[in-house]
Amino acid sequence: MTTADQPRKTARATIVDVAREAGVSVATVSKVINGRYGVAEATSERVLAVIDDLGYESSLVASSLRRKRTGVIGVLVAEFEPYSAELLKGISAGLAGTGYELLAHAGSTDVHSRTGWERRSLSRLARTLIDGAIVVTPSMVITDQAGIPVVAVDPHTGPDGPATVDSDNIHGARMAADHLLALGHRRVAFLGGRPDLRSAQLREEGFRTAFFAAGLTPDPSLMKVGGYHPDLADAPARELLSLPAGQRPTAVFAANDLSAIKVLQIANELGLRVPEDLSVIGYDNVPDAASSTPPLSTVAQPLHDMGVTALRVLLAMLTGQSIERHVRMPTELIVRASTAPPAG
Amino acid sequence: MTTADQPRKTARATIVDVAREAGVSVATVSKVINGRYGVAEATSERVLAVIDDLGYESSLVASSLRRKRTGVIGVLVAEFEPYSAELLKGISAGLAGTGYELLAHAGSTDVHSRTGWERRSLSRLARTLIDGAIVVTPSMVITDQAGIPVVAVDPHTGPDGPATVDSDNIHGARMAADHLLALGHRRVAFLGGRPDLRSAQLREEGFRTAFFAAGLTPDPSLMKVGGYHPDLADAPARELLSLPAGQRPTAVFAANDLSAIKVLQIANELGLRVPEDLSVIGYDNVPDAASSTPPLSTVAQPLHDMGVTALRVLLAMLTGQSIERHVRMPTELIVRASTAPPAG
DNA sequence: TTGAAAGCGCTAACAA
DNA sequence: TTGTTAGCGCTTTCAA
Repeated sequence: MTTADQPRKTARATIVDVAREAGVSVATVSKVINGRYGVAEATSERVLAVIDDLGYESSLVASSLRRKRTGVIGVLVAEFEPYSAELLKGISAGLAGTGYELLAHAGSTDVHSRTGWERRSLSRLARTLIDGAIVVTPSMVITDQAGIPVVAVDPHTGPDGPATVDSDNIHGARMAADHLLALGHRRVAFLGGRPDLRSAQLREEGFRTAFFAAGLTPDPSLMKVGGYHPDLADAPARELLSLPAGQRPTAVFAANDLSAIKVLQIANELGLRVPEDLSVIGYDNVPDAASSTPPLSTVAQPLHDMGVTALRVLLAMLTGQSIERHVRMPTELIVRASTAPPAG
Repeated sequence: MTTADQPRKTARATIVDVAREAGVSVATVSKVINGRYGVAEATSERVLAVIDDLGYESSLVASSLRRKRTGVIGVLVAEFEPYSAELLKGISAGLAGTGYELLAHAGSTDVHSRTGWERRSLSRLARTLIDGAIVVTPSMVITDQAGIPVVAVDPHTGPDGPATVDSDNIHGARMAADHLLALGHRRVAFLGGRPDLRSAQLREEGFRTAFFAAGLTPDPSLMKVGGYHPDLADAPARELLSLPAGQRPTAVFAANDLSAIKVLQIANELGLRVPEDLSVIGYDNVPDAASSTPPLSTVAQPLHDMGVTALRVLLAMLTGQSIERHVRMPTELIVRASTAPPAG
């Protein structure tokens, strides 16, 4: 119990430690680790014993830096919210048995400067840490500059640029709006997403299309920007719901579930009953949508499958197989308890 | 449109490219990037211009390898399933504004060899890529060998070893069992978790305690291992529900929501109605629990808060502040539609 | 069968 | 103010 021992707590063993302990060169240790031929049985066993003894594992960073191939797939997200978490589950599931490891990177910690994070993340990780990347909801056009295969999910770009996986935003939004219209709503508010994202633009377009098709025109004063984020949606939602009874919308279509749930909260605060006084419909069908009060009607994107698909496309690119580079997945209207015909 | 251009697509710019282009040394570029003093204004501007022009970003790997500090927090999980995804959201939320980046690593892609992945991940990432780690549901005792601060969530260890964040498993399980008992169930099955995990052991203990407190003894033939995983829970659940009517349990307590949801599916397959013919209660309260059919009664762990807390503890360790190293969070019984009094 | 040496992209003394 | 040099932990020729 003396304190004279080496303070070895800081000492993560390196390949040098193993080499010294086994009485061989680091090159030999490296060969043993990577199963290269040309190492004597006896030497190999001795090295392996030392490795086991020291609990040595090679540094992912050091070997990735040296090798061309790293064996890891990167998933780049701005932050981990329900949407990206669902995708991640799909990607993770699809990765089983491929031999690749998964590293998910949250780039933008600031709520602002939510733009350009993907280019930065990509540059910082590409080649030296990841062999390929799935970028979730990029906020700008991704160019191929990183030099690794990239699949963008719900991308900003059109059919050019990187490989993409998305869902049919226009049709999905149209279904949501049609649902509200069919229930008899006419004073319908639209709480939009991030104007810089393609998906947000398309959802707004789908919303408008539904109105035009019904011979109606959306009320411009009821079109707000919610930025896909609860914090950003708070003010515009509050504004909308605080309108005097005759002007207040009878229904709100929020461009994603997170802001729809925020609308639910604010309605509750203001004493508005959902769906009696106000119908609310969201978009995405993240798990949280089912557990809100009341359960949220929404448009489902097959998030899990989109993750699986994105991975499949990426792996194909990595192995040089040809594959459809742009996959569009279907959306589905999910009617739960937050939508009903308007009162009166 | 000639193909004679440089095939520069593979060419992620490095610091050498920047240096060459700007006509300075690599060291100078490094100084500019890191805002070190001792660079002439004019030089700095020129370098910055080149950096901008080339779209250069320093490699996280290379700089991490060289520096002692990496500026990234690692979250180590076996795979991304709902449980770890929820924690991740909390951690991600807590990270905002701290200046740290987040890298989540999925270590074990195999369904088997689910043990020891955390030691491996930790060794491979510690020091060279991450400054500190949050390990989710480690399957073995974590030692400090990695040389970086570690917080374990739902750990295998007791109060010794690394810092920990967990919830009150015994009490939570007891609440679930008491709920079933109070409804009048007597033939109650327990679909356990992974026997090697502490949380699974404690939940079983809580289950037994509830029975003993009621003067009852759980039927040993109704105690099965579900491994916390849908795939592993399938067979034992099927076995349980296929018992002849008089022996079949009237209620199942599954040690986590994922296996409880599997029970729901199998009950449905076998034509058993929930909750009329069979009550089912889970554990965790992952978002999926609310959207199952029927919505699942369960025991809630404050997953999001546990993530926030784990991060808070880790950050305190990183900055050398003293802090409670073992945080136990409360659990809560959530009664939804999957539990009811037994028929007859 | 083994090891010396170079180098992946970067940072940090230290010199010039 | 700038550049030279060493080296982080590892892999990979290439000689011995």
